Amino acid sequence: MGSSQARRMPVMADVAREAGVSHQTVSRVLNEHPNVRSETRTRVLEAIDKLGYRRNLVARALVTKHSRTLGVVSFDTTLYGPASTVYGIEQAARAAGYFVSIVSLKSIDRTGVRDALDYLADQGVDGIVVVAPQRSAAQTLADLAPGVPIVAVEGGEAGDVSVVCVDQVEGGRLATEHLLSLGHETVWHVRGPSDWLEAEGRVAGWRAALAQAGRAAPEPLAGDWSPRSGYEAGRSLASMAGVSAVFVANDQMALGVLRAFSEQGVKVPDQVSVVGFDDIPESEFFSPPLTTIRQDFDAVGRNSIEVLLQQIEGEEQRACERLVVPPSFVARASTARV
Amino acid sequence: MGSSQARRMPVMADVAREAGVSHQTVSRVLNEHPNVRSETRTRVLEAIDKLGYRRNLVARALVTKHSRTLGVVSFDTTLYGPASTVYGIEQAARAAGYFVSIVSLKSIDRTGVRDALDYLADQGVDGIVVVAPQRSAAQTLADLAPGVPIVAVEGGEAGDVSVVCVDQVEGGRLATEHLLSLGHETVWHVRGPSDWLEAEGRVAGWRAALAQAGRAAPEPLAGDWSPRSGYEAGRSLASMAGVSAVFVANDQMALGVLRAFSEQGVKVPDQVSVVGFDDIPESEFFSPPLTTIRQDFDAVGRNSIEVLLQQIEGEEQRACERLVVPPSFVARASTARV
DNA sequence: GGACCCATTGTTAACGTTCACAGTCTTCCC
DNA sequence: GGGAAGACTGTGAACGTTAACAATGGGTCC
Repeated sequence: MGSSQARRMPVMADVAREAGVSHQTVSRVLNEHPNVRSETRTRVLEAIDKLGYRRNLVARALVTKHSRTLGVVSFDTTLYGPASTVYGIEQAARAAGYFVSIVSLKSIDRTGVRDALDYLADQGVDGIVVVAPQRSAAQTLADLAPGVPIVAVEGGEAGDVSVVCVDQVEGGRLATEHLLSLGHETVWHVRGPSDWLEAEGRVAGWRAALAQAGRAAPEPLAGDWSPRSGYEAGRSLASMAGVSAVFVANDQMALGVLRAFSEQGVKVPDQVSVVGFDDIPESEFFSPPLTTIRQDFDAVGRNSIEVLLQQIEGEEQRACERLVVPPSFVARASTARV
Repeated sequence: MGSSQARRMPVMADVAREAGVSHQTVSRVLNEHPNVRSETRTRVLEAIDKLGYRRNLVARALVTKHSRTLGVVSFDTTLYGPASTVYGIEQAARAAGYFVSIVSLKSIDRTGVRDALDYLADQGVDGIVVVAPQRSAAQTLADLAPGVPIVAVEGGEAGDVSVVCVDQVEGGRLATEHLLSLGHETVWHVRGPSDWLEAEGRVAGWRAALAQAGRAAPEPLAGDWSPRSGYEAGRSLASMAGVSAVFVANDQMALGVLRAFSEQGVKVPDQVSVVGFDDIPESEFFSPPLTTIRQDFDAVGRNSIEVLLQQIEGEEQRACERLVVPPSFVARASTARV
């Protein structure tokens, strides 16, 4: 009778009975406790195998207070940058034996970040990575010390939380110096949205490089990372006199700029040189292939997990690290000597 | 003394004591049980507020057997398609009050998918969405009925699992018919990797449209979704005589094709018309702007969650649905009358 | 040969919630 | 006024694991 009924999942006690030991011994085998006779161990292992037992991680989390789950809060994971970073985070976390729970925000405002953090904290995550490159998000984070360890990616000034980021200033500098070294009088800039720290950093690097070379910095054109905004900036630039070099704050906008120039009959790189930022997979096949600054998103992801795990598993109180990943210059065909 | 010690998180019993009720009453308030006197309810709510109590979801999951967490298995979330789908899934899941745990596979092989599924099942997810457009993954899924409800996205033939997908065949047909309607004698095709069901579907649609028009189908060129592979296919096509229309299986490869044509002096759309697939945000700003087939990834994500939740929460045994999202044609400037 | 240590195992009690059931106190009806 | 049907609340036992401690047995050391 009742054989048709789905047999319920075996629990530790079932394994114990099958192997003729106590449930605690089963637990010890599972947790690789040293003091278990090897013969006992194999007997337990066989019982586990026979019954198809799988340990209930929820029950385990209840008593250990560790869920082995990490939370990730990110902004629009459709964009290449965030997507790649989250991907790197996920890979690194899984390699370390952690699950990853994701909250992807449509827009980043104070309450949005706060809710996401609460939401994840409720779930009992052991730590949180916040991929929140906007100033508002970064500030929220500073106030908001939840019970769990936090690492910010691109999170601005290291306040109360550890930060892992790419050196945006250096990237902006690299791009600008490259253009200056080709003999351009000055370099125009299509910047990202003012709320974004990354945008700020690139502007700062651009300004610094110009200042160092004793050149005046033209007014930067505002964009929002989208190809369309780049396109519009490109139309403006095409209509202006004396523009021979442009540093665009990301590759997508650079694509828009290239498109606008092409429409207006402005030849790249013959008349104007263009440098992008990110090195998305498409950049190499733009017309012309885009010279750009590469961000190692994978390294960012890996490092953020490393810092976070150190905070979670390490015993000593951490010193709120700030880990900076260097960008690199990628030469292609969109820039030329003046 | 001991005030410096971090006060431990309050639990239900603490709230109960504070409010002068039993822990069960607190539980009832939290779970919105109807039979609680409203005065009692406010007293409990005040106690919760005062103590800053937050319900322990792990303990709750242990007894209810529901974690309110959904698992997502995906292949390379760096690609636009998977990234957008996962984004849609995450949004829909959160709206429904579920957490999302992600496993992003580097490569999809049988063991990879199996491990991911086990991994998620161990964690106690209530259901799993598998974004696995490869044939091998889809087949693995069929064998592998774990204890939890599963929905496959782009999962091929609806076998034992429900499937949500975009009508790839229809997409291929739309692209091809558009080109034929412009007066092109035949349409060449740069296809995706043969292991991918999406690639197969697009090939099938392309073939069907050609057959219906009574045209011979040239041998398709093989690509791997990357711009580079499109570039190589483009070089081949540029060197061939009689190529006037090309349907490329995704926008990234189409970019490579456009690049190759541009290098070889082949004018698009004057000499050759090109149609892509996906409608990534960049496509509108390619040179020339790319005519393409749009996939509504957001709808796919939403639908997959809907189907999954129906399986989880609905009482009646589901009939292994197959939900097809139609693609749409987006006209731009990369195609022209012959 | 007795004390003691260590390896191995078992027993009992948490962890913080919900479920099942048993109360108590109204209210309402005949 | 007796009873029954609700509304509301409390008590005890799960859920499946790990932690703490106790117990057993064999060996070693002097």
